[in-house]
Amino acid sequence: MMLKNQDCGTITKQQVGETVILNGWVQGWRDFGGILFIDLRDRTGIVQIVFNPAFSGQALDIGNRARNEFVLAVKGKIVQRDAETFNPNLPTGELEVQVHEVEILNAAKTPPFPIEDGVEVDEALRLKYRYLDLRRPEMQKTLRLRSKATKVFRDFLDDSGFIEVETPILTKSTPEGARDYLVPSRVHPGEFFALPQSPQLFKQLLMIGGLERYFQVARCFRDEDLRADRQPEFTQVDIETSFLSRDHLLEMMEELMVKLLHETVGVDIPTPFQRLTYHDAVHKYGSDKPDLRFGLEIEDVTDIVKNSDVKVFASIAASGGVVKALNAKGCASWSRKELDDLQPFASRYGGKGIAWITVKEGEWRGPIVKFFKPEEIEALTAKLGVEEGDLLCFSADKLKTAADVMGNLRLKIGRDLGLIDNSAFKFLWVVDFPLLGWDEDGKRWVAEHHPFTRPRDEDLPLFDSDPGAIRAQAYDIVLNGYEVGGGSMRIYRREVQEQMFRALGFSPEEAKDKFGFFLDAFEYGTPPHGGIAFGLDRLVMLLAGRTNLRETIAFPKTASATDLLTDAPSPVGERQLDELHIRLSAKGIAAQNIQGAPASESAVQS
RNA sequence: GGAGCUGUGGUGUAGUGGCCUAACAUGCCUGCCUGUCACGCAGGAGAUCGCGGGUUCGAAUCCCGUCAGCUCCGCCA
Repeated sequence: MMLKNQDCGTITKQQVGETVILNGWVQGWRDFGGILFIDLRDRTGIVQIVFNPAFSGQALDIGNRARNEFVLAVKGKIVQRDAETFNPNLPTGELEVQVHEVEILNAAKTPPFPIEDGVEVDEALRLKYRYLDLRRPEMQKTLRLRSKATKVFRDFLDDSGFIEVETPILTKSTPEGARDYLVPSRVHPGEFFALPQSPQLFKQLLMIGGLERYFQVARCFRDEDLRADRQPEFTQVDIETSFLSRDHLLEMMEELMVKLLHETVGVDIPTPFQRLTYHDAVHKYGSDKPDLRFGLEIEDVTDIVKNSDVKVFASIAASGGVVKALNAKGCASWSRKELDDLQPFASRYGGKGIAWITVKEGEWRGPIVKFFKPEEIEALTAKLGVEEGDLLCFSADKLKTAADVMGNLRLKIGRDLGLIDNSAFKFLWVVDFPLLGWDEDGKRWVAEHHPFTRPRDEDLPLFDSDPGAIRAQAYDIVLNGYEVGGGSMRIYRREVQEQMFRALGFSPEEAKDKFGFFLDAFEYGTPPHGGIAFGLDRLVMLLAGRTNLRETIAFPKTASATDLLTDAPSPVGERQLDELHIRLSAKGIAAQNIQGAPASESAVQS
């Protein structure tokens, strides 16, 4: 077997005359009945190899049997092509390899889709044959970028004195937060491990354990529904430090991001990153992860319209809601249909509608215009900077809903008007998140971040009077409108942690049952500590200029959390279930029969 | 849990009630061709139109259900 001493994509003019051995896949072939060209591809690129009776002898007959995706070994001489036969589309286009010997290392069936960039193939097919999809240069490029990004994290953190530690994958199920993936214990009937949603407790225990600076490239699992930017199994670079102030940590992480962008995409970004409070982010951009690659800020016009004759505005304002406005510059020319589509657009985000006004030929037009008093029009003109050709959009609702509606409208208009510079990388910190949020369904306070987040010291008294007003020492790092990381300073005193659990409605017994080991550890000299976790998949997605997480993961899951390549999850046999002390419910059995168990008669026979 | 979009030879598409005995491109197979690189030329094979039911004289096309993929809402401390 001839094994390569040269990569296909890296041959150079300096090597002309050298005899080399190449291994690779057949990208394409052109047979001229006597002379044969094959494009040979490996992970470095493509080079043309030539079979000619003049120098190839019997190799031509073997070469003629090759088809797409056959694996070949060729021994041949690198030669310069005649100038008129250069291929400008190929980096190796001025060279070719004259084949002296060829060996078919393996044949291949005709692939189910073309192995090349830029083809649009059904997503399900790509995922089923992921190993073929991965042969595409674009996929390899993304995985290489991911590898590089991971290395930058490791190098930077290693240089900064961090220690990489692995924490358990089989761990304890905890209440709060996302659904856990559960793993039944064979040895302990009726008991379950959970896969980690994050190494949160372990990284804090490592601080108590005196490591001071820890990190981990950690796989995390959340049994929740997927999105284009959410997979149930994902990787975060998990970081925790002791004895560092928040600002010191954030500065260090900014340096890390600077290095990451420099070394992966060659972009240099300025520091310090912009900081926005949660309050300002929601009010100005309608989101806690605003895309700041463009302006188009949302204005609060509640004060201007609270006494308006527009009844919805007045009544919403009177009941503690807000009226948010967005000036879509130059959108007065929207069609009636586009304006009508604002209604369902608002409904998607829980809004009742979007009131609109167009400014054409100096005149305000729209269903609500007639209710405005002149001084209100004047005030709105000043506040929103209204000019000829503008489209004014209003959402009146609870703050969260109005912010959601306007925030998403801002994004839509930003995209539609081409306001977004797609080559830009715009980071910002969102800080001062509320510690607690009110859960209307459960009628209780829940942690906005997680229950170990440290409140701001000056807000501690509010636990008794106004828990919703407590600000957390938590921060998210946002890139181009995506949350790419988040963290906090942690609670490090037992009494504060217990206060937090009380606020969340845990009885002392519940707290002890779920987090007893953790509370115990608090009593043995816990250092002040805090950290952050970066979503590696999302970062790589943005660095690669992609909009879907699947593109950055070698073997991703579908939107319904299945793996089309391995066909997981799948039913298991009766015996395996017995060992684990598990019996399926009627519903489970019914579903299994529809899906078709692997041990079913039909499967066995085939 | 909910909503929307998509599903037609291997692949990507066209076809939106009879003109469909389903079209086009590409891929695949055979033959010809000694400088192509989106090779060319000639010929050929290949589709019960995701699946099930219904409406109709007649369904790829309309209706209902279902499955799969994608996107979004809920959910994701």
